[in-house]
Amino acid sequence: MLHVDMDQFLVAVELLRRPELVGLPVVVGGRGDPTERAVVSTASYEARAHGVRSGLALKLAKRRSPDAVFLPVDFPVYEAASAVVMQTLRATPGAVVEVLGWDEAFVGIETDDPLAAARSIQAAVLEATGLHCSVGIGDTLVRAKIATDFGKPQGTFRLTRDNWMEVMGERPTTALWGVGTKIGARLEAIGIRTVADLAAADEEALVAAFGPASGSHLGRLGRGGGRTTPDDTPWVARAHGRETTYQADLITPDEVRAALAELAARVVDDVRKEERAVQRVHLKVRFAPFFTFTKVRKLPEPTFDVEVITQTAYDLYLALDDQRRVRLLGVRGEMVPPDGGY
DNA sequence: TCTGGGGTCCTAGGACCC
DNA sequence: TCTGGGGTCCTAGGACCC
Repeated sequence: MLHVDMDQFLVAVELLRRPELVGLPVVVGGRGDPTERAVVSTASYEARAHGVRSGLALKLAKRRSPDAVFLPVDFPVYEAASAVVMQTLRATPGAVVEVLGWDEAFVGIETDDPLAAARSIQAAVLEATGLHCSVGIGDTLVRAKIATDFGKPQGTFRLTRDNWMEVMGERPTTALWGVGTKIGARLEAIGIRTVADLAAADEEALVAAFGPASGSHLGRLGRGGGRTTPDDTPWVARAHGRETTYQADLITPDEVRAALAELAARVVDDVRKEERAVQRVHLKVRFAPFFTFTKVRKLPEPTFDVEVITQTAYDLYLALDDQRRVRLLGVRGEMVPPDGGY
């Protein structure tokens, strides 16, 4: 099992057409203007040395790396590069490819020499795209995925049952794929701090704390277990959403209603392209200062009328406005197909 | 200190049914 | 008036990932 992950993907693609920027701190994010409200999508290794990371506000990135070159996000170009990468992976004889995102995929392959297979894939991707990648080798998807980070950049690393505990045992649980700060804190509250702690944790205690699916998943994760083969079933979206970050907070009811109508129109437009019948729309409305999607509403079905969606979301906004100090930052409409999720 | 835009999957609790 | 056990489905919300 291999996990292939492109190195500083968005930046690397930009450097192909702007070779004069190689070696400089480069930040890709938003419209490329660090005075605007937007975040870093990808930072070059030189910018990362200044503490610039994905998700950091562009304003703060500028402060940390004043000399960095800021570039706008150019989706079509990255999509095209991604397609060539995935095509190259699929062209590997005997490979089963499970795409995880623009810039990464699992590659299942039968071989006695996984390291050679990894090197061969790196060479093929470089040849086809001019881009470098790192490859994790593992006996499970989770181990391969986590191994990749130790191989960056342009390298390989292998994590198996034999060295998992040695490499991961003393690390915090948040080093695991799928454990973020919230779950990490809840684990710590029940005395589980490290990966080794989690691996040794009582299954029943985990299930009691996190529920049947998550509880047993967490225990397995601590041991590096789980699936051992990728699934190349073509991906079918289960939801669609549209979200926008406004450069200034929307305060007045008129501003909010207009923004909601615009987003609703975009979601409806997207849903109409679905071949499957769609019967539910969830609305999530994001507010500051909570910075979270705070409400979900199921619409009367099957309703894909812009005005109905807009009015429902607007009612939501008015209800939350009662709490005072609510600033609208973004709105997201979500559609869920009848057979999807939950 | 400020906060993308696209997603996925899971859970608690209540309603309802037999 | 008090109270069963098992199951399914729905709603609202949470967490995480790239």
